[in-house]
Amino acid sequence: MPELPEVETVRRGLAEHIIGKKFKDIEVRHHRATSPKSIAALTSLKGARVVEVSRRGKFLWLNLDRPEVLVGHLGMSGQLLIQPKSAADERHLRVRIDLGKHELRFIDQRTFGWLSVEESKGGFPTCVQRIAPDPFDAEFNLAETISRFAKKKTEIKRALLDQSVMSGVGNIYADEALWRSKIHPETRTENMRSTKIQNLIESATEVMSQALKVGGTSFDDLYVNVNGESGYFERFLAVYGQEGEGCLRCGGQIRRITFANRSSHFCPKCQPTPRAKRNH
DNA sequence: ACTAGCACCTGATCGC
DNA sequence: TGCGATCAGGTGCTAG
Repeated sequence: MPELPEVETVRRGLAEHIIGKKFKDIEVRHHRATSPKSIAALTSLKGARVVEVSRRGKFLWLNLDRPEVLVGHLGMSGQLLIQPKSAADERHLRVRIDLGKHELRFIDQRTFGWLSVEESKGGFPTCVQRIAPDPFDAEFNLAETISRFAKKKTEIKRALLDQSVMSGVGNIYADEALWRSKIHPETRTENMRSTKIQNLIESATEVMSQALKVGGTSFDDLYVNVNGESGYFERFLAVYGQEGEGCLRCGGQIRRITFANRSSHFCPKCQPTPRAKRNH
């Protein structure tokens, strides 16, 4: 559920609250919250101190005063909350880390999220090595990113969701970026000029940047920042979840289609169905 | 090497 | 009221 703006909102909140704090105790309350192997690895971080909170795409990690890093992914429904010790346990509380006066809690209804302990090479944890830079990354290179999109042989929406091409974009911001660039989600990447790909990358960057300014998108309390507060970007969504509504640009009726096992929302009038590629 | 499809979960909502 | 189908912000494995 959380995409780059939501994960970055969480990262900033964590950085504010836990840098310099020590893990006094670690309790794993659900077997799926870590891989079976890393339950022991996770509890072995007792005594570690947090040095820095980092992110690439939707992956978050805590650098510690030891070589290993604590990596986290929120999946579809994960939350990381800073709570007073006295706060009642949340229904889907999966991991509790005692920081002294407060606790860092990992809460996750659908259990697609996880925490794990990993080695770090070149500044990135093992599982993040295959994740491409996101548009806000110091290592982000526009030309290389365009080139990776151009090499794909698939629909553009699938490529936008492929975290090894460019990271950070999920289903909401993919639909919003495609709408802003007037591109139909099923357009074949083979049929897109690099200027159009660049335009799409810029739209994705712009929409995620605007969402970040208001703390991300929350439809319900399944996504909140570390203080439990919701983001406000839902008010600004042009197509996501707007099936049947009028397009803000042309008044056309927003449609929802299903492909790649997910919903795609778009305006059929300003994002027309792509013409099949001609064979000569 | 690459892509498509589905599995992994819990819970809310909608139509019958 | 109940029950099945469908939907939900993501990733990872595997068959082809």
